[in-house]
Amino acid sequence: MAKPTKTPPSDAQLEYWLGRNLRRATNAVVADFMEEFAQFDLRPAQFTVLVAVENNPGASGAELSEWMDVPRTNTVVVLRELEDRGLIERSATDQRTQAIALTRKGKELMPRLHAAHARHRRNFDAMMSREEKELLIALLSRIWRPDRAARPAAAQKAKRTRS
Amino acid sequence: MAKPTKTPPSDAQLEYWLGRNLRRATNAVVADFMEEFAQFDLRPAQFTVLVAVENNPGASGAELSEWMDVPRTNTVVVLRELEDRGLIERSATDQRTQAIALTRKGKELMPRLHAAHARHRRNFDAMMSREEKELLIALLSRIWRPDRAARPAAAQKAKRTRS
DNA sequence: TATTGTTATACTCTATAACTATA
DNA sequence: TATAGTTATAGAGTATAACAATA
Repeated sequence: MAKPTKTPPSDAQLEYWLGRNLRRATNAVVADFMEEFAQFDLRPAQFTVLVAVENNPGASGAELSEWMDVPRTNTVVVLRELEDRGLIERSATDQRTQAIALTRKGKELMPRLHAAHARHRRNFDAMMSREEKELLIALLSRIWRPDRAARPAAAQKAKRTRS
Repeated sequence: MAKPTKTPPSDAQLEYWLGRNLRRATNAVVADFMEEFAQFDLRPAQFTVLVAVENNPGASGAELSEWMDVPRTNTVVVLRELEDRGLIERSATDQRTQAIALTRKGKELMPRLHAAHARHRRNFDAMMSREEKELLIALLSRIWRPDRAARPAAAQKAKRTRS
């Protein structure tokens, strides 16, 4: 059983820590997003909500939250920000539920946002092939959504319920 | 040039957003770390500093920060936390530089921490093969350290200087 | 002049408890 | 009773400016 000669990664080699690489890659992607969206002064979370509203016009805040798979409580803040900026509007469905939709201003802005998002994506296309990027996302999915794991994941604990 | 029939991912499909997958995978890994290290009441950043001190006994705060590739200012806080808990100690090199080392208590704790870290790592071994994990980390490296990109990265902007 | 250590501040996202009002 | 919306708070890391003291 001749082991490969290269030494296995040890705890002393931070460059092989999964969490560290994930954190830094996340920050790099967020930073790039910020650059591309600087002219619009939009954070990733805000853009996500705009896309959710665009794809679910008339939906309630709770429905949007479910669509994004995000706690309601965090959606509230972003919705108010976007409403204050005149990008979305809420109309009463009944006395407690709101129907949320893009305003005219919001609708007019979306194409430019999608273009910025496309640029943002392209900035990472140069770093890896399309196949590599697909595999990357598939592997990331396995991590945070263990149902996606290829093998039976022993690590699947009782934390699958998010609602 | 017959294109593949599957439709390309659109902005409306959040599950293909790189940043979103990165963020969620990061949080999943951090959550798992927290579980394994709950008995020690240690955050990832604290464990990282302990490993840095273990591998650079007598180093200064600035040297540790450079070794970890982290701003000095964030190291300060963690160092004080670890010192308050009696895991590290500082002795004066000169009137402004400190020599940092593990205390006896810290040294005795490290094996248990490495064991917890090993368990933490193993929790993700079940989700992907060793080769897949190596590729994952390689791809993540390309993202946050564009020097690592396989192709000439047009996205390499002037943000490589961290110090 | 440059470096060490420090404080304070601000920023990203995520998550939970607790509350009001309404279906 | 369950749901919609809300507020407040806490937590993970990252990053910058500004300052005092010292090499």
